[in-house]
Amino acid sequence: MSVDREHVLRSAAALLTRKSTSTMDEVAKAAGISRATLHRLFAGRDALVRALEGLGIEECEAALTAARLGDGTAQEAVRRLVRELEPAAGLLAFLYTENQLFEGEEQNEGWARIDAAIAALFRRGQQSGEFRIDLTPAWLTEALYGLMASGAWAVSEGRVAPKDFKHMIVELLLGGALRREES
Amino acid sequence: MSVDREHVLRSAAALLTRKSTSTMDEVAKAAGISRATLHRLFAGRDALVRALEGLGIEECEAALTAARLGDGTAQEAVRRLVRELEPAAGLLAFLYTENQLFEGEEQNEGWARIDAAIAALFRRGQQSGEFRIDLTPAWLTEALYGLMASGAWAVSEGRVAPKDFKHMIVELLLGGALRREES
DNA sequence: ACCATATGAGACATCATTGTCTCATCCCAG
DNA sequence: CTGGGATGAGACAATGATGTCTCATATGGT
Repeated sequence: MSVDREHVLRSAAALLTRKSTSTMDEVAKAAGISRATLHRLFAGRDALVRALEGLGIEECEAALTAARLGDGTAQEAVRRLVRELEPAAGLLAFLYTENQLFEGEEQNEGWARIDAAIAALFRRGQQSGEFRIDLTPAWLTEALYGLMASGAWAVSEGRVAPKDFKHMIVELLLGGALRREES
Repeated sequence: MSVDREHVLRSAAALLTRKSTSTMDEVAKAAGISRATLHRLFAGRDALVRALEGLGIEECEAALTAARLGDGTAQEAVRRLVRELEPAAGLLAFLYTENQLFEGEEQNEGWARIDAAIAALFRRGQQSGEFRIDLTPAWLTEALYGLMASGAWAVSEGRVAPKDFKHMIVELLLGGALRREES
């Protein structure tokens, strides 16, 4: 009888990824429940967004764990990270832009931890000599988010094939557009 | 006596870049005029956004012209393009996310022209052998927008120094994070 | 079969924003 | 100095979304 809260969260994420201004009514319809039930599950729109933020943080942290950022070369770790992050890309894109709205407000500490872990990975790559040192870890982290969001939108609008998502992001982030010498 | 429409547009762009959900009242205050006058200049919020879109398109096309995309190597052209685009980065970031809201609607043909010109530049770089061919021109174009938006936000939140904006974007887009062999 | 509970449908007040209007005031041109 | 147009301040209704409520219905467990 009880509605699957997880399912509601997932479909809300999917809808809000496509149209970030969807109303509670649209979110409810998309989940196949009534607005009343949606309000019983989440006290309001803010609560829903915060729940989505929690879900996003959970998925990111799961991805960080699964990617074992400390293992192997930093380059390999980045590839694993993007692979693990891919299923959450749409949600991340939504939350990424949503965060731009919070002008001064403190951001969830979960994001700070995630940012720090990813920045640490890039720093490790710099210290090992794999990554260039003229691009700061903070910027590389930001760029990873930005490329994930761009990739998610490009896929959802058919400009990039879903199967190419990971390749496009990882290759651009690591290798850039320039053709490399065959070394 | 007559209010400087251009100035209003600029300050609206600056405000909406930071907080994309600002109300007409906030936009008016930011421009130093009353809401009544703002409504006299722009029939409504839609008209304001469309005017901003027009401004963004103008600035992009001016940047495309100034960057002379056909001259020299494609790499040099990309560098010039980012440099010319930098002053409009905040506005572009706003419009980029704003466009995600228009689900099915036709997008302004101006963007299609701009997209085509940038994609053509990347294609030229591929044909000349400068750029790798496994990243599609459409994706490289999308990634350029995404990195510009990420860069604009990172600067506005103090995570990246304004003077590094161009370098961070161009270097990541062209060269990627990996350290290159000293060739 | 029965009861408890969850759900759906919808009414309702509230709230913020928008768009329109009026009117007083200001400022520049003549 | 004066008249006319532009502006600012604010009132007002309309709109759309939200949050709360009630009640009928459906569903699931006992």
